[in-house]
Amino acid sequence: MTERSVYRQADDYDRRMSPYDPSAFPPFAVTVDLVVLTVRRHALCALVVRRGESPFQGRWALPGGFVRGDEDLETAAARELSEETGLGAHDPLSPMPGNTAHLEQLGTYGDPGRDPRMRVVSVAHLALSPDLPAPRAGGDANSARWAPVEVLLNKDGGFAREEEQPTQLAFDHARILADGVERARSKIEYSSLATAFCPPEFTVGELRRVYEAVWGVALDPRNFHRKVTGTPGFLVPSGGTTTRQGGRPAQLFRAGGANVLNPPMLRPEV
Amino acid sequence: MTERSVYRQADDYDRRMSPYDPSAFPPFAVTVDLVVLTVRRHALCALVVRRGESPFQGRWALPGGFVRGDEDLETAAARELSEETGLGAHDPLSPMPGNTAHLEQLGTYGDPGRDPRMRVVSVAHLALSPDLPAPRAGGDANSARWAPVEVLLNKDGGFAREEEQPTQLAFDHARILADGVERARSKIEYSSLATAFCPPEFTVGELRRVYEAVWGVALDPRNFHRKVTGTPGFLVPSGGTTTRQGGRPAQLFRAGGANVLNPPMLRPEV
DNA sequence: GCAAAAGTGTTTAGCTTACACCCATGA
DNA sequence: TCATGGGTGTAAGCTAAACACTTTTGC
Repeated sequence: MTERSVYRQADDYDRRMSPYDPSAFPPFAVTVDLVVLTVRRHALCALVVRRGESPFQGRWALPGGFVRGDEDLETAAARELSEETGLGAHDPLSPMPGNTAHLEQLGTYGDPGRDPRMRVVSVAHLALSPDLPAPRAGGDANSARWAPVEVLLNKDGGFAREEEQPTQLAFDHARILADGVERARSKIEYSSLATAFCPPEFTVGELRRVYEAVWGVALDPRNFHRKVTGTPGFLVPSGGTTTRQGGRPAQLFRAGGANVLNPPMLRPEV
Repeated sequence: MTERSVYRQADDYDRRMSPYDPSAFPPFAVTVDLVVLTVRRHALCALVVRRGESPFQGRWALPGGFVRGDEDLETAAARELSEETGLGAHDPLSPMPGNTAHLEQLGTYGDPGRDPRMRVVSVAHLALSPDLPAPRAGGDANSARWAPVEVLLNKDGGFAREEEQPTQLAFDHARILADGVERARSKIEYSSLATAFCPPEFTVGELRRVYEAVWGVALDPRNFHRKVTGTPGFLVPSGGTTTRQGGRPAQLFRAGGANVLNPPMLRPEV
């Protein structure tokens, strides 16, 4: 049987009519890729790892890996996230403090030829995490880092300032990253997801700087304060206050239970 | 080499460090499943096909099929849509009249065991179409039909009125359908997607009945009219009017170029 | 004329914005 | 006392909800 004939069977396969035949479909490799976003020094940053092998050797890429034969997609994504960052995936039904992150499916990328070695379908996931001290990646500290998305998405594939490393991402990861950033930008409008970028306790000012970094705009601190504290379920005061260097101490808050914001936060016009 | 050892290799595979080894990943079948929605007789309906084979023999299922070895995911979805309905996928960059539909990726479902025969990852797509005369499915007119989503999503798996057919969907298709319906419900709030349910020329009243059917609410016709005609880019008058049986003739409109509505349509509180 | 659906005008309430102003702390 | 960021008050302008009212057709 030629390879072509195998594929013909797959083409004509109809799951309503045909019995199961393991040779009747083309095999795919399935991976999960992660868009892990955080806010560092007032900039939206993504986790990238350096590729040590061809193709795209030396380029930055999104972290990811193969889905195991017996695990579901979200488990695979949570496992990769944990392996790359030490973060545990956050269960939205039981909000818990600690080293957790928001994790959701982003989209699936399966163009033939997106990986020159074989047919790979990648189920991309989006993870949002508070600022972490430093990424760890299998002991090789230099092979993983946070990079501002603005740099990574520079379409001309420019070089980072100090280093001579091209920032153009491997495979179709620039498109995946762009989709993830757009998802995050729109989703913090109508959901409480922005709190996933904050530590368990945070101030209104810290939350505002998250919005400003993700949207790339400046927001009026007075109106922002009134808005977020007035949106039911968004924030609950934790009782404490911060000590600051210059400036009145700020109230500390935790994320309220609400997942959807009503009314939504309004992103200023561009 | 045992199967277990093959899977261990996949577990430990790291795309940054390892060369390509075709035996180093578990093979998956990849399919596309379609949530095709339309509005018929004031109800939101989905296209379902009858399964002729085990598992879930006799049950309704979403249309779908295997992705070919050389086609990308969206092409596979458009091909399945065309095969099941005769609809061509609508290219959002070149809005054209005719027998087209909106098509977008919905999400990917890959739990082990979702198909008892093998490991299948399904990339679900959402299609929105105007009301069609009747579904066609490979000549067997009885094997495909429109069914109200309200009936299909009845969790207790009730029976349709006239027939003795259980309406509980096969596989995890109830969850996929529910996700597709929720996507459609939320997306017509802030995009012009509701026009995808309408023929090329339509009245404000027809568009309002789309919103009412998808959301399952009653809307004030006067405020709705002012709102949609006042939203820039949503509708453009085509010049004609309708003849009605009782009632003032209505202006005809086409979909304007805008994809995102500003201000958005507001879904009434539940 | 009457029913029915299309469209317009008007009022009221709520929300956003812009910005004046006050508060609490460290230096 | 001053700089700095936190937080409140308030008036103008916009939007949406409710609903009275007019328009245009078929019967």
